[in-house]
Amino acid sequence: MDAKIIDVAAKAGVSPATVSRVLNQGSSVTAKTRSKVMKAIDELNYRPNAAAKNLRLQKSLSIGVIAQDINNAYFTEIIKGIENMAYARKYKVFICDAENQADKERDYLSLLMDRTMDGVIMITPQLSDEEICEVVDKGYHIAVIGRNVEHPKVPCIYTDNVKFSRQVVEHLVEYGHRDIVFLSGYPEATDSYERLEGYLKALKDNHIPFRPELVENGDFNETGGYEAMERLFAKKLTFTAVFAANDEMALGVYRACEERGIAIPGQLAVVGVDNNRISKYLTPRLSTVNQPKYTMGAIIVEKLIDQMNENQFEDKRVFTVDSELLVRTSSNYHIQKKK
Amino acid sequence: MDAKIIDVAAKAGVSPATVSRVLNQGSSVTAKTRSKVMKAIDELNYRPNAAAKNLRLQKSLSIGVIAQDINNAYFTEIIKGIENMAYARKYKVFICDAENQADKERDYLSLLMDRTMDGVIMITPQLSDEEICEVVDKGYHIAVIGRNVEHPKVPCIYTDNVKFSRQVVEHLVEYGHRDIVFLSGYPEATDSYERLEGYLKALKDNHIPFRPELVENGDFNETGGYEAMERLFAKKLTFTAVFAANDEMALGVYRACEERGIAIPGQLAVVGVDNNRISKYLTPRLSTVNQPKYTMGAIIVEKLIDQMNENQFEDKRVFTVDSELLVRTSSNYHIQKKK
DNA sequence: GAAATTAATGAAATCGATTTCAGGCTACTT
DNA sequence: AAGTAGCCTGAAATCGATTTCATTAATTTC
Repeated sequence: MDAKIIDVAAKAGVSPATVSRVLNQGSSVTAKTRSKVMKAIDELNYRPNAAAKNLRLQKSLSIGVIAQDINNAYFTEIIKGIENMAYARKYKVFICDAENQADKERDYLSLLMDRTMDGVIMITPQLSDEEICEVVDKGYHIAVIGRNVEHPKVPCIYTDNVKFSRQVVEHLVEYGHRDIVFLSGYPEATDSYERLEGYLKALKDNHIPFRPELVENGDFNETGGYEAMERLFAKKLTFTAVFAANDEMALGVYRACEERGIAIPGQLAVVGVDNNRISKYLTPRLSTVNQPKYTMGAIIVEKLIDQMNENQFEDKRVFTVDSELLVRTSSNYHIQKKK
Repeated sequence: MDAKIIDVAAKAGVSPATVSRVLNQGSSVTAKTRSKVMKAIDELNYRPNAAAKNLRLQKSLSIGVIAQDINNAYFTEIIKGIENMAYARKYKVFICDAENQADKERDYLSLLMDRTMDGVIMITPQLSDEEICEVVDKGYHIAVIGRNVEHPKVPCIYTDNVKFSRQVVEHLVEYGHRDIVFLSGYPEATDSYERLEGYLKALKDNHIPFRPELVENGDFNETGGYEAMERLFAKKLTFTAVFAANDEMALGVYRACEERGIAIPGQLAVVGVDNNRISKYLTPRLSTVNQPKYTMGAIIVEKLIDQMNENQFEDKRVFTVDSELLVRTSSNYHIQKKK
């Protein structure tokens, strides 16, 4: 159906090699020839077949992004950073929605192996370090956002989970809270246990005894947050604050509180993580931890592209970015004066 | 780096043709041969090169989705429907974020022309019918969500904008409103003018004179909604309700009202469109029009795939789906008793 | 057991680009 | 004017799969 390079060549009265030269590096072609070829290309509406090109060049100039859930604005913000930077560097981006399923994640990762894409960026992957390293060891390019996969060839960018979690808890303590729920995501996720770690450290720093029953697992989604709160309420535990491991789960906390007529922040303070755009539309506005999502995406895609091209690995592999605690209305209420 | 089919063949002591047969239709291969080949494939960790396969097969089993803004949950919900159905049908999905720019849209569309993808789904495209038809006439497969592009080869799915807009306005009128702002998106967008049309018709039906100054243009984003409201307030116009052409702009309306201390729905009723997931987290909950987004995505991708495979065009090309007005708190307030 | 039919396999062509290598032409030097 | 350097161009190989066609092996039938 489409015109092929040989058709263009025939029409312009030259060889396919010449057409290719016109289209590519542009070297060594007479002005006359070039314009003849351009004319033919134009008339036939010719576009080089991507498959043929990829096959010959052994690369596709495309990058896959594996996100956990594209309905979560945390991921889409990062993706925008990736997309725009990739676009500027002439790379195409494949966005894959793993829908929080490890199997789907693995499936999409295999697009790497058939060379559909030259490299992959995994955002807060569920797969283990071992599994990821194994793929990288086979010679494929992977970069990771949201955690550090210890492998000399894996560029990573993330924020210090432990650090900001401590800040969150410090903030709550400062406002008089001592019975603070930690709402985890999937317990195996790095984000979950590192944030838990920060929570525990902050409790210790403040000489607050750890109450294991105040830690509940969610799924990083609204539903999981809601259900976790239901379990906590059912147990009739006492607590005055909830630190949710992400904003999506905080949404569930809001819903659970609303149904039970619990006032935020009056009766319960809530803090999330991600500064998901949804968080500032909530009433009360949700306190959260901001991460430079767009920038993280843009930085890591650059590193990945550099690595793929030079095929030599940079000195700097790991990037940490600062996060910022945004104290908004949902936690801006002293339950007792601090002396 | 990777093993090739010829390596597998050598290892298994057969020809590449046989390896290919084992991997594909599976016909005409002895059990012995098959297992030898499978063993070799396994040991070499062989995966067929996608570029070579695509080139030979003249298809890539992949579909592009061009969305206007992946930060808007309207699009991501639809994409989930597309993705899941495509996955079930063994198709890969390329999500492209046009970021509301026609140029980017065009750019991504050209991935069709180089055969990177077999077909494209455009969600509420900005490009004109002519421009889209031109591409289709060249033999490429395009399906459209959110409007009807009149071309015998373009499957389309959408809701009746005029109809639900009338419903929205009827609802507002019933609650006593007569001075209703219509907050349009880009004025050229089909969604904008069809919704405007419904608004006008409903006014007429109810013998309410049309006040052109109550129509303002936004950009389908929060910012555009906010700025439009600022312009309206600056003009000191009187109105008691706002019908925003989508929920994202309604977010802007909320912000503008909050800054000016205007109570929703007490002083101003607000209704949006899309039933964006964000709408039910707002306070007050935003009245809106629901569309079966996931389903729309799933249906249209099926039609597109069918069309691409059979290369014959179905009798049914245009699908309309029902929408539903969700009256929530933001408009649930009678400003005068209706007799 | 021989002939006829069917099943399994391999050799080679093919998809559509790029690129190496070699040859032809131009232009410059002497 | 002849020789040489350098620039353009084309022929052919290549990327890695699939598939047609031909051939060989296996099976069936009489």
